[in-house]
Amino acid sequence: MINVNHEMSKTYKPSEFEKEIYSKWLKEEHFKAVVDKDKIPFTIVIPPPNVTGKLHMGHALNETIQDILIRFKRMQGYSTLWVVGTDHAGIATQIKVEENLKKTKNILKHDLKREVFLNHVWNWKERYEENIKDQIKKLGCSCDWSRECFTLDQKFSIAVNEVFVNLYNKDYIYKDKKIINWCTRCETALSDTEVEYAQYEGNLWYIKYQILNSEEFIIVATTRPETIPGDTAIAVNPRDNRYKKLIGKNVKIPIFERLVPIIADESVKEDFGTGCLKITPAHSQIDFEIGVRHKLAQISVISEKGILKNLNEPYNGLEIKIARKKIVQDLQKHNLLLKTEKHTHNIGICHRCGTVIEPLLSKQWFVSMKTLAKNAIKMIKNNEICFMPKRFEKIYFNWMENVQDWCISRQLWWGHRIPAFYCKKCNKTKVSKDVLIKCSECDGKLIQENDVLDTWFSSAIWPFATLGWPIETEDFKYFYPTDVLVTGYDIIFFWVARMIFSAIEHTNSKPFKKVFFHGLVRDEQGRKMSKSLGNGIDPIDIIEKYGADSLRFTLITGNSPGKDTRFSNEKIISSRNFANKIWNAARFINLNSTTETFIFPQLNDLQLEDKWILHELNELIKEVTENLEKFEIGIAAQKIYNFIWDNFCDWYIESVKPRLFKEKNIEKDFLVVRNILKYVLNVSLKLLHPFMPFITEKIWNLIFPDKPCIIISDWPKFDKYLVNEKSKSDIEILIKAVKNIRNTRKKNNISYSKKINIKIFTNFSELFGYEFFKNMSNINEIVIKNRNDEKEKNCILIVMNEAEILISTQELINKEEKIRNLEKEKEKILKELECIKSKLENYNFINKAPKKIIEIEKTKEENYKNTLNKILKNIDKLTCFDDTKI
RNA sequence: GGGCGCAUAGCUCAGCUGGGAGAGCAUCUGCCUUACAAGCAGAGGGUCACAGGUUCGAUCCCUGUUGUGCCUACCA
Repeated sequence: MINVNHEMSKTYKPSEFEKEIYSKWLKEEHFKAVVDKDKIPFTIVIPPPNVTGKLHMGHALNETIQDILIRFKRMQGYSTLWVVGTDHAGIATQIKVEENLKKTKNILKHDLKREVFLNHVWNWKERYEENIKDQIKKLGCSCDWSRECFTLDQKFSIAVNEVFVNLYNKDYIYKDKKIINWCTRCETALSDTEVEYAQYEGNLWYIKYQILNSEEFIIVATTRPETIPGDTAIAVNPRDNRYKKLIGKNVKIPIFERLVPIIADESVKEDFGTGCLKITPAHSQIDFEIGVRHKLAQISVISEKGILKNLNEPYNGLEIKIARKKIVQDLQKHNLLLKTEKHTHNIGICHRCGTVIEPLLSKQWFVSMKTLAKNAIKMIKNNEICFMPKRFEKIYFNWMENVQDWCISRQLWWGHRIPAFYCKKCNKTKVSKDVLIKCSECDGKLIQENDVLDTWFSSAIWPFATLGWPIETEDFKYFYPTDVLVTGYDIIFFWVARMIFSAIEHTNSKPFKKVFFHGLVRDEQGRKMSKSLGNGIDPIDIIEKYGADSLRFTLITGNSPGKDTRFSNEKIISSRNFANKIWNAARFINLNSTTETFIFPQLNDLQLEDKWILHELNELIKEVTENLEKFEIGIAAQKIYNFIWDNFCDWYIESVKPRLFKEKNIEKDFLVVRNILKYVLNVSLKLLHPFMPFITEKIWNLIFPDKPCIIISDWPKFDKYLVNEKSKSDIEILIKAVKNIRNTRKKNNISYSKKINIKIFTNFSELFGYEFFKNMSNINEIVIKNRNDEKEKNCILIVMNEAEILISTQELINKEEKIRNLEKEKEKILKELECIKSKLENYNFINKAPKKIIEIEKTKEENYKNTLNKILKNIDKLTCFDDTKI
């Protein structure tokens, strides 16, 4: 006899075992990668989370996908390495610490020495890094903690310096005074990718510039009157007939009265504003370029703190917005403002703090991008790296083809200090991996550059620096290039693109073979989860309430590559219910109470349903493996879900119950069922393990207390001897019949628990003799007759292709109801028949469609016709039949 | 301005080389039936946005339209 396992709680309680399971894995070192020449390596590097705070749902999705792939490959026998670590996240972290110091201790960064402030940041880092690691563990990630990295580690810094010096020596890195994006709040330069754009409702001011020695004015439209003191020219289009005659003349800058020339430049648009552009080379990218072409002076009038400088009273020292107001007022006063128009345009803002970006003239370090980009484009064009989904390649090309030089210096303290040294004496610059103290040329004292590198400069070398590069370590030789990068599409430019050209340049190889882009996790209403909206959901809260497995399953089901997904309460409950279903299936199979050894049953001993479930499971193995190989994670999960819930629990287990509970138990058959139940459960657990690692491991440990963990078990393999298409089609007929009977019971109000007697008129007498059918329909007695035998009247009749089922019952059934049901059925079939007929009568279809398809259609027609005939006959009988005579 | 997506059941979405429209949730109807009420059984519900085209055949491929979302550049 079988007994429920009473040691397992009735409901699934993940909080009771998840932690313990993770500790077990750690203790047994299953995550630790081994350089094993007999195995194929499989490597993933985690996109390192920022040490700014805690992980959000996006991280949970990202890490779940990676863990699924790693666990799958580990079970397949690869030597897997998942590198884990965190990113120092320059600006982001520095801002956080600054804010925190101000809030908690009322200390300003300005008042601190560099070393003291950095101490505070390191403390912060230690605290939050620990927090992040804990979150990753709670999610169940099987990453190799022994190889953990941080982008500011000593080892990592060596790699960063190596890269910088490499690029400098190859003339890719240079220092130059150019227009850069400046954040007046963070007081640092930013790269183009770090600037976001926001719509701004401002004004367009039409300002009069008087032409020298004339009473005439030239009208210039501008959104930034506060930059007037920095003007060094007025530009018009050389083809613009309105202004042709003025080219070469001088104008007086309003208020400030300095003289500047009117110049001609192709880039000026005739149809915007007045067609006259004021040129401020020190505060606009385009003006700068025009200025270079025309050798104009560059006058800086806005400081790095966002206030006007190099001016006389009353303008000097005014904040930009106030200066703008003041200058507009003064223009009005002098009658130099013609008109003001409302004008909506985009302005750049700092993507970390939201402050308006000032284009400033500044001396910064740059990476020359042209050649690097060319090589990076070539690598994707040659399909050496494969993007999934492929469409992201276009976005990548578009960016790479138009990329500007990369500004890499930041006026921050938290980051890799640029390894450049300036000689106080001879003013020369030395770049070196090692710290230099004395100038090699003049013996003068060298001082290191104060600026640090863009945080993405170090992230760009993550895939190889984490493996030990520039040293040719065993890890680097074995695990590099990595296999797949899993990341959100939002950092394709920040990170993915930069890793690709960095890897080509420094390792002469690709950083990864594939890139899997996933989408964003949004809230229930499809909004981005954000702090300001307060709609963020903490993954840890979900894990504590529903378990990590439920969270993981929720995140990946119904999720396809590159697409955003919504997180909802309803989904998480659905996943939790699934976990509970498996838990209870395992509890029913009563795993730990038996000492019997597992023996795969002889084929001869198997019942139809046994053959069927083994066939279906076998197919599942094949499909899930294929899906996972193709990174179709969501589809794979859905298939496992359907198999376990529908095929295994609802049909197989239910059908097999009488065989387990039989009074006079046939010992052999009992064992067959037990073993099949156990086998199917075990394989299902293995297939599910990458998705729901904790519950599968827990149940596995209960089944095989002495066996090694499921995490290192072998991935199931397709077995051609278990293929049994016949059992599949047979069971499908029986399922159809069972459903028909249940449906009929329902319609006629015959309780499911009531055992009924039926007669079946069929040519498949053997099929309907299977216990499976009887068990699932709750039938007392079946009489099987020939299809054409005479049928009693006043019975409920179910008509199928393969059989007519007659339910003899005392329950009354309304004759009209019966006829109505049959008529309904008839309509359905007629519709189908019409559809098939039009196909089969189509000359082109018969001639051009594959034979197989035609055959299918023909059989279908045949079947429908048969069924239709039976239905018609029965309707006939019913209409003639007069039940008052009974 | 340029580019990339999306439009399938009431809701959220799957549907991977073109050949019988699917899931979860919600709704309605029965059930505490010897794992699971976090459950079981049954039912209803869709012109696959619209218009063309290719094809014997289109939710799927092509063109256009409409709606919608995102990325990117930026006009002073």
